[in-house]
Amino acid sequence: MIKYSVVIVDDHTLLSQAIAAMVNTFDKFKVLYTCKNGQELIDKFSESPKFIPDVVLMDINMPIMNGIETTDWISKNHNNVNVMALSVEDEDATILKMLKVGAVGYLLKDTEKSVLEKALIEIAENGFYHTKSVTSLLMKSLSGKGEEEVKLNDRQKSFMKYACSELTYKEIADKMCLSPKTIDGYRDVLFTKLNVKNRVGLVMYAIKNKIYTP
Amino acid sequence: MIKYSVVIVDDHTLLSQAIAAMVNTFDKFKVLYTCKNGQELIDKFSESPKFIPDVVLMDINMPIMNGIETTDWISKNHNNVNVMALSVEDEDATILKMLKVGAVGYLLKDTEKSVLEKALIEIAENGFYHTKSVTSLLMKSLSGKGEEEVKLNDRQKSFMKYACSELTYKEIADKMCLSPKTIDGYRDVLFTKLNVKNRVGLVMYAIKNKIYTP
DNA sequence: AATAAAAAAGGGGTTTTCCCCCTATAAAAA
DNA sequence: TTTTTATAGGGGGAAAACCCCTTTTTTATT
Repeated sequence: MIKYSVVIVDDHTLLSQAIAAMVNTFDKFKVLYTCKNGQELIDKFSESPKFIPDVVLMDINMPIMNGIETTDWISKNHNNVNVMALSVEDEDATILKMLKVGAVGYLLKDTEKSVLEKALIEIAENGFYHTKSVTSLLMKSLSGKGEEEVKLNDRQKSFMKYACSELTYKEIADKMCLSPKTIDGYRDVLFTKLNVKNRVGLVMYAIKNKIYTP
Repeated sequence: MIKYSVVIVDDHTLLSQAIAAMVNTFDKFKVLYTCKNGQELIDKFSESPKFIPDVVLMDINMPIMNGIETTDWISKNHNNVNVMALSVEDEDATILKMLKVGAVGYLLKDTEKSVLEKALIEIAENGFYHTKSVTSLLMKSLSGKGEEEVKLNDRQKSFMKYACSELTYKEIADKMCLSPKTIDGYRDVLFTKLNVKNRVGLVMYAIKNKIYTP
């Protein structure tokens, strides 16, 4: 019997190795190799076609190149490879982002071994696997308002990072080589765009959306 | 050959099962069972002596009962059980807290499989395992200033949580049924105690020290 | 080249935040 | 029992933060 090949991408070596050990116990699957981040995976893919698996198990939070960016790359360059997200994050926005760039499944890290196996089989044979909760989330996002995708430019992100420090706006203006009045503008634009009322709101948004990591 | 028994505590089922699969591949070790949180472990320990292992692999971030509290309990009630922390957290303060309550080892989740095996052997046979970095951290904390252990009472913690919201201090006062002036006092005390300059500083402290989770 | 659209900056005012220093009361320690 | 010490509260003021609305400059768009 030919086994489906799997690649695991997770910045925590021990975890990717442990999950690899687990996947290798599944009859129909075999782990090709593991990666510590998205860049490593892309390098492998580009090195040789024999490094291109049937399924990728992808963590989302990674340094250098995260799961969303990496999945996006895979969808665009190796559309026959199925990516399943495997993450601790259960935030709707993150899950949707991942599905939007082409992930064909989303599992939380606190599921059972048997569920992982079932999901892998479904994906290898049918091309997708979605839990009930993910399906209903998809429904909601399709029917309901398309989620006000907020896009921030580099200057705004940079300002957000400073806003997470103890600097005053005047000091932030200095750091960014702008007038304090311009910073006033940045802030007010972001207040309305992100729907927050004050600087603490900015800080929380920045953290929740990984613009700033404490 | 008699194998050492191991118990794994991690709220992410898939990870604890995966690590269990890995530990079971080690010659000298055998996984007794896995737990989803500290409370589950304590229940097991209390149920029967046959559920008490030689080594516990303990995650730190868990709901209900975290790794630090649980390790503390084990040290006080089953001193012959060796606890090794296995976490993604590399903050000095967290590591020291864990060692202080009796952990005999601290591994990051991005170590190699072989290192985990070596650590387990060391702990089972010598009673402890410390990486160079943890050892040097211990040295620093012993020689250097004893770490200004900041203790916050319940009211202060509750105030900190509100400070992480978009409420004004006046609104926080309302919520806590105190005068705005008292809240002023709370804030100023915490500013000096936590060595921060403004509300953003409070927010960052609260998040870093898990008083508030975004 | 003309026009639209961002981005940068200012004027000016209200509210909050921050930071002094001071009082009353209750609980804990001497 | 006096003396700390912790907790709740107050007055007042300077500095930020917040929130309008307007102007200049730069960058795209037609």
